[in-house]
Amino acid sequence: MAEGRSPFRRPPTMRDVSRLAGVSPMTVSRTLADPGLVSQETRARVLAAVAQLGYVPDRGAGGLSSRRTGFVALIVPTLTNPNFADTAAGLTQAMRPRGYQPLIGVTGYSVSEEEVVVRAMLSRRPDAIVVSGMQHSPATRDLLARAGVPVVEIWDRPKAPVDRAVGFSNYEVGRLAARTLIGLGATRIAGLGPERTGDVRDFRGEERLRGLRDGLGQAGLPDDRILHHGRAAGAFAHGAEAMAELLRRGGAEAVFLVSDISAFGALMECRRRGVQVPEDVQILGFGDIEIGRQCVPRLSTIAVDATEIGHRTGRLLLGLLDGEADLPNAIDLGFRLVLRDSTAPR
Amino acid sequence: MAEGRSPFRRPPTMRDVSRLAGVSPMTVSRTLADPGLVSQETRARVLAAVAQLGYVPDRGAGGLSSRRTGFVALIVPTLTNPNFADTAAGLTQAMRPRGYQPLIGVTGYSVSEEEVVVRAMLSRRPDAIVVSGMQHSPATRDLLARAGVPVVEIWDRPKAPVDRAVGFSNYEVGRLAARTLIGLGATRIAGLGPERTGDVRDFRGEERLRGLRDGLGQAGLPDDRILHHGRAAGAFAHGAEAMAELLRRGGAEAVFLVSDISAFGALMECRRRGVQVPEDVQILGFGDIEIGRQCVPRLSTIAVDATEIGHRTGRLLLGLLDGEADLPNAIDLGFRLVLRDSTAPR
DNA sequence: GCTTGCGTTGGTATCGGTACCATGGTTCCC
DNA sequence: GGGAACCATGGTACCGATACCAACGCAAGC
Repeated sequence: MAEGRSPFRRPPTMRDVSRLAGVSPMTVSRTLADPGLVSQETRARVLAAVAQLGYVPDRGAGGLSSRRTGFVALIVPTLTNPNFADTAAGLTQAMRPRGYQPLIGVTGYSVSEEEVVVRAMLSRRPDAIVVSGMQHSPATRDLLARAGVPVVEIWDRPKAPVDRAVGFSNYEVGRLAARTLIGLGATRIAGLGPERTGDVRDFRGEERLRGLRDGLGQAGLPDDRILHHGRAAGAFAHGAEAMAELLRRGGAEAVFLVSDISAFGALMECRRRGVQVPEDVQILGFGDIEIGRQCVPRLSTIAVDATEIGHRTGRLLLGLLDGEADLPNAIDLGFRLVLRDSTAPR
Repeated sequence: MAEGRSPFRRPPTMRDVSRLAGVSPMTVSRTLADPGLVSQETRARVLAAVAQLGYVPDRGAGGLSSRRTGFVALIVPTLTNPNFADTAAGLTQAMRPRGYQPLIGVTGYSVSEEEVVVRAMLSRRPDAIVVSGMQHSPATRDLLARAGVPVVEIWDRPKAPVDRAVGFSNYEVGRLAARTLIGLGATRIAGLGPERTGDVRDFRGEERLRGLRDGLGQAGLPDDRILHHGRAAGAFAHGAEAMAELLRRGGAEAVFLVSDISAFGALMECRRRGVQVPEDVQILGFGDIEIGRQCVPRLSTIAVDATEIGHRTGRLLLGLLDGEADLPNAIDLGFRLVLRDSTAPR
């Protein structure tokens, strides 16, 4: 009764700890931040008081004072795509041991939503910002540039980065796809990506298809089978729908899909219709997600190491935040062709 | 030059806005928090100043003062499993429009890591905590109970919840799996889950297998084909490895796997070995992830609505945070059997 | 005309930490 | 033996917002 609304007592503060340990709050702060600064004996007393009270420091208050929040904003189109989930995991793995907490924002591939999310992130004063892609609204670009903290654009290779970049060229991925499928003997080559519905666009996927188109053009092949069809990227159903549409239009000897997720959907659609892969149609995906390695036939793909993008971004940021000099402005992690069972020379 | 380390100027504060608009900081605060409290004319001037300066409020400072941070901690085993990614999306969708920011922590199915993550979350003073499962270390349970904010345990149905719960009974999922496979005419029934390596355990998966075992026992069937084999849950390879092991041991007529991810891996392993599904072996999964709907044959599964778990949790929390009374302590969302093509009566 | 009350605005204290500077006590060394 | 150098600790002023209360002007009410 006396305690009132029972579970809602307030957590102990540093002041409480300091009183119990018989020292000043500053000494508690030092004990926790840099134990080497206090004497062995004092440290023991403080830590005992911390344990007894179950004290957990308030990093919000600490951040206000020190101007370092320990947040790293990570803005991705979706977490449902394992590529981005892996990048998030890689970044977390690299930065959490050093006390940084990722703050994840999801845009759903929408440019306007990205702006909203960036604003929400900025209100938390992150120590660094990681954002997918290089295509932003002017307002978003401005927000990022003025944020006053390191900004890393990932999963792309911007010509004019806001600040830093870690990724690869999506356009060159598309060109490699063209060369690869041509090299495998195909001449009727298709490219499948999602529809653009207003503000919702997969810019990087479009860039890969642009590379494919140019690659085909340079080889003197027609690019009339490049389709933007079906719902937004990141859903298996997209690939199935797009492949169905392609077959309706006469099919192709080889198909490049903007993501392995779609490629898997396409593969299954072929199976449902009795279209043999790779005999009747070859399928090449992008991203190298685990499903592609497990499914039958295994998916040929242009692989990027999503986890490594997270790692490298994390290490770059740690260097930047430690004030190291001579850190690269852009890291190109490249990509590599992995031919498995959904393609075969003919 | 004069500007110094150029991009690192400090963002404008409410004080800057107030000076530009010719009002007090309090009026700026009110304009942003509850515009109805200021006159039309003042509001216009303040908003103009906000826009001109590109002011973004510091919610860390605001939280310190108001004791409401706007954070909701969400602690999950992994984001790579689409089930949890969907729950995260559902929770975000429900709470972000009201200004709450999810703070995602990933435990990797480790009990000790969960404690570390909970502590990290608590240091951000979230307004609410959402945590997967009901099995925690005593220290974690204590931290949660003393946090002084609403706690929701999800994806389970705890007998003694820390506070609230939104989920379903994993044990009953297992029993339904047993009844289902028996009803389809199988007598040699297997259950496959991951190994427990020390501190890393999938408690909910184990619970589903326990339900299966009891279900088999009650029907007088042997439970000697319940295997814990292969790497941790959440990887497709797990299902493939476990299925390979099962086949090595003589196989089964029907198999229940603790997750659709594993079930898909198992399905592909069968394909590689020329084992026909469902003719030679029936496969039943759990979770109803999209791959299972797209693959061939389509996966039979016991479905739960992961997104809805996030939604309902979000709505419950909004009610709790608004101080509504008469909110349920536990919400059981249940599950349902979805028979597709990987099972068939024999 | 003076009180009452509302709508609008401002002042001050405070949230829980950390930066920065000051202090007292030792040790070291020429 | 006296001062520099250092170690361990404390005091004070913030960080950037909001809660709370006071005060102002003006209209309504008696």
